[in-house]
Amino acid sequence: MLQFELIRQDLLSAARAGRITTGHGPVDTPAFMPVGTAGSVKGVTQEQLKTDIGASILLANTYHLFLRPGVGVLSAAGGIHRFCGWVGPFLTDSGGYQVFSMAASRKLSEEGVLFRSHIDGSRHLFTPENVVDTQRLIGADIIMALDECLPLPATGEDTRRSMELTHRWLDRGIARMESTSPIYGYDQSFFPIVQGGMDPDLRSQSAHFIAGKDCSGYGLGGLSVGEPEEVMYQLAGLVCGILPPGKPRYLMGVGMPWNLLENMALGVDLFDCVIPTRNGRNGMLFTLDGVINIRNKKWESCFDPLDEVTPCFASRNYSRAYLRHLMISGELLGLQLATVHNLAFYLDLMRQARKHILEGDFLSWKNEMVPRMKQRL
RNA sequence: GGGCAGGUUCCAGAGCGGCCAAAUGGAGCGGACUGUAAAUCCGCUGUCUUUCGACUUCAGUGGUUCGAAUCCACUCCUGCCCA
Repeated sequence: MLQFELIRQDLLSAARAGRITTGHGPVDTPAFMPVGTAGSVKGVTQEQLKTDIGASILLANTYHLFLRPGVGVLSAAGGIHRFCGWVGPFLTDSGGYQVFSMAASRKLSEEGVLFRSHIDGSRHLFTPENVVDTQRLIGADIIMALDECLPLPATGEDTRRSMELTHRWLDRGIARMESTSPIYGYDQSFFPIVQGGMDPDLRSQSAHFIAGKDCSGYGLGGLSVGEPEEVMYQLAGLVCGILPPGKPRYLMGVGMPWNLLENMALGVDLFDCVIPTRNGRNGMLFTLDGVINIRNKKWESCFDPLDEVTPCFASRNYSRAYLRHLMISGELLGLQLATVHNLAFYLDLMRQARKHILEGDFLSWKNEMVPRMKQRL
């Protein structure tokens, strides 16, 4: 079972510094997982992730890998790590997010989710059980439970129904985990997911239910789906107060750099998000002094580096004017540099946060950084 | 010198009597994006006005017509062909 060592609990906030130990190496927390949905973080190599960016763990997606290349290829390769050449750990999402994002082409039932493939239209049933099997075959170090990520305007009745379904699915997933074994010789751990929508009572109820399961870590799902930031913080804080302190908490799909710091202060240890990669490809760059839309005319003749403090070759050696030119010209290098820079910025922010937690001045640092990073440059 | 084809809003290019401030691309400018169906998507892009709307445009000038980017005449340009 995956180990979590709580190294330091901040005294002025709920922030923690810790270390997760996996079969593919350690993950110092707080940590951010770059999203490599189809076994690739778009635009960067595994070597860049390791060296320039400094990632320790990646996220991949069961739905996408199941469709392509399929578990046959993945198991023949000896698992996702050998297949793609990433030497660190992988967490795989179960497909629960696709329940949310592909609402038009999927059907929910007690049994599971019936998807229409976005690639060829073929039908596939995902169940709490076969999603565990698939993630085992993919070779994930951390397997996520199948859940229903509910879209936002939701009635209390729908939210309760959805939460209870997710809970029943969880018990089925845990049973499947217990009746199966790791496939490739290293440990595979299982994270359940707290749901409960935007209702504090249901959230609390779900958190208690999830906390009652003896798992090696816990996911917070169904947040950052369009609710105000304050609501997300309130619910994340509520849930972290209920989950056991000795296990890592993973806030799924979050978020902007300031979202990460605020949620860390509430006790979250693990994050993932497409923002640094997707938004980067679309021209949004992050710095400590605020957000840049690199396509804007104001950067046309700005020959300063993208960012002089992020410890990354892309950030320090390419100018804003050059990156703007690349992005506007549709050059592939622009997508790559934007991705490397943003991920390096995110990962460095995690290291800075950890350092401040260890040194005991996290809260004041966080309070200074949040408004600073939120500015629009 | 002769013949033919053309000159449309930043560019390319539709339009060929009223529904035209003028299709569609492109370029330009801005925005969105939170467990990736996303190197994607959405706006704006003649001037003035918050809106309604008003005004000035389709090489130039002069006509025909209730009405012209669209028809006629001439002029000026451009491309191709023949001398």
